[in-house]
Amino acid sequence: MFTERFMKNRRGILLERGERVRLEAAIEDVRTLHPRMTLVRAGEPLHQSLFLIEGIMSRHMDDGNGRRQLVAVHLPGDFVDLHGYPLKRLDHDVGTMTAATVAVVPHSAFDAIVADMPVMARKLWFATMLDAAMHRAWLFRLGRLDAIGRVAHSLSETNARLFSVGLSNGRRFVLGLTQADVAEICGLTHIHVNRVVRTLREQQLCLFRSSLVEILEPQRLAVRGQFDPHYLYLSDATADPSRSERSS
Amino acid sequence: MFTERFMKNRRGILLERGERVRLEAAIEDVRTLHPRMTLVRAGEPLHQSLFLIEGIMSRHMDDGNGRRQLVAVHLPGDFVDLHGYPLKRLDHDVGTMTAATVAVVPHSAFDAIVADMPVMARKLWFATMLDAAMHRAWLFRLGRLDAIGRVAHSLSETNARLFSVGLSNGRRFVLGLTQADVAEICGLTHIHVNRVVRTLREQQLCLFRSSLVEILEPQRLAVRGQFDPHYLYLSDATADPSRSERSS
DNA sequence: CGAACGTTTGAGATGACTCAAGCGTTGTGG
DNA sequence: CCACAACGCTTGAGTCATCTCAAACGTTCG
Repeated sequence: MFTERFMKNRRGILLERGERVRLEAAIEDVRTLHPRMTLVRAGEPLHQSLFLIEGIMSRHMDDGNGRRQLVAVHLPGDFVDLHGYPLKRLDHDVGTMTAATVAVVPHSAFDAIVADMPVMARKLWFATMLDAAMHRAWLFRLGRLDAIGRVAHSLSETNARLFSVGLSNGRRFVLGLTQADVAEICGLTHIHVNRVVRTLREQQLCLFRSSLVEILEPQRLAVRGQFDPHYLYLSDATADPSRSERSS
Repeated sequence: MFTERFMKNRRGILLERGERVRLEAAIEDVRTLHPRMTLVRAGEPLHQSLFLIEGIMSRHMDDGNGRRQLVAVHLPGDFVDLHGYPLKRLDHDVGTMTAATVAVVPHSAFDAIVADMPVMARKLWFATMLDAAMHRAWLFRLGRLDAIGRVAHSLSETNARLFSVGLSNGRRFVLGLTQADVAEICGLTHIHVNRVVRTLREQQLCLFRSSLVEILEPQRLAVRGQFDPHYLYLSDATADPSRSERSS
């Protein structure tokens, strides 16, 4: 089941059986994608949305000088550009960061769902509002945290999100991102990210080597990044990764 | 008509007559509010949303040390916390910046609308996605612009938004905000905002004195702030304030 | 008149940036 | 199988933007 991870462990918004069947039926195509591809460009009219099954994708905005700011990172179980359904055209680009597998859902399928399943429609709306809540957490991160705090916040968030879909054991996870990617997430240069990563290592907070992230002290890391997972609207069972240790 | 400015001049999303009547009928109460009040705190369960008729409101997040980052500024015609309807509890605070008048709409009214007016439901969804688009523009602003660029971007955005609801003539508008408010919007200190304002004045781009903002060269200011109004999804008539000069 | 608030200025500290270069892996073609 | 290119990571030195702390100024309002 492709959408198994969709809205998994989100507070009170589990999809009903019939809703999930409907969503699966709406999938038009499943595609595998190469890393670092741009899939949708800002301004293009959109007639479908992508559900991320595997891999990491991003939404980002370019400035004129080839520098990018990521506005969202998407992990397995995310509807990457569901907001493109009401919006019809995007204000930013969408692309892969790692290799990825996506399910393609045509907007016409959403038209049908909205028309005859108002409860499910509200759940889809909820899913897009969750993305907006993450945008806000990122605004806080960029506006009020220093470099170490930003990276700490970002890693804490990623850990919590991966934990909720079963891809982190609460302390350790595979993240196929480079330090330059983290720089584009945190509004920093990759050189400075490197120094931050060293500091986090020296302070025994967190290790980040090539693609493995190991959070040594989730609680202290969260405090350093002023990370409070409320905005992820997780179910109680997954709200605090640091308390459990899953065999992942 | 209280909601006259709602979705005004947004590309293709004008409310139908019947939809507007329904929205007006959903208003439970109209309240006037003092400046600088907190109305909703993060985490509180929510049973109503506020539509802003007059004044300026904000959504913001506190760090532990009494510093705030605004995540949104709301102007007349905005549904301030419509996203609270699907979300049920907010991840941030909502408050007034200036004195304000708001219409209170209970969530039960939205339940009814979503159930029997799917087209209108999608327009409300669209309205919340517009807020998310603004979040993204703000992320770009904080992540990739320097202090002058951030203020330039912010003022350009405010001008465009006020223009679309008839509260700016394209170059001049009343903005009851202090430089400290702008600092909380732009992730800067109020002292540095003051220096930025001086620079903008010296470069003949823009004047900001007490509550009057006068943009001398909208085009140059937009370039300085890398402001591209696409994300506001304005109708063509209002997309470029710098071209017209209304008698406001 | 005095208090409160917002604005303005200065001096010094500092966090993050730029530029430049070297290092370590990995993958590939001669 | 080695050489080399490509890529990501690491380090250093110097610069600059923004911050902090401190204080003064102007207006408004009670």
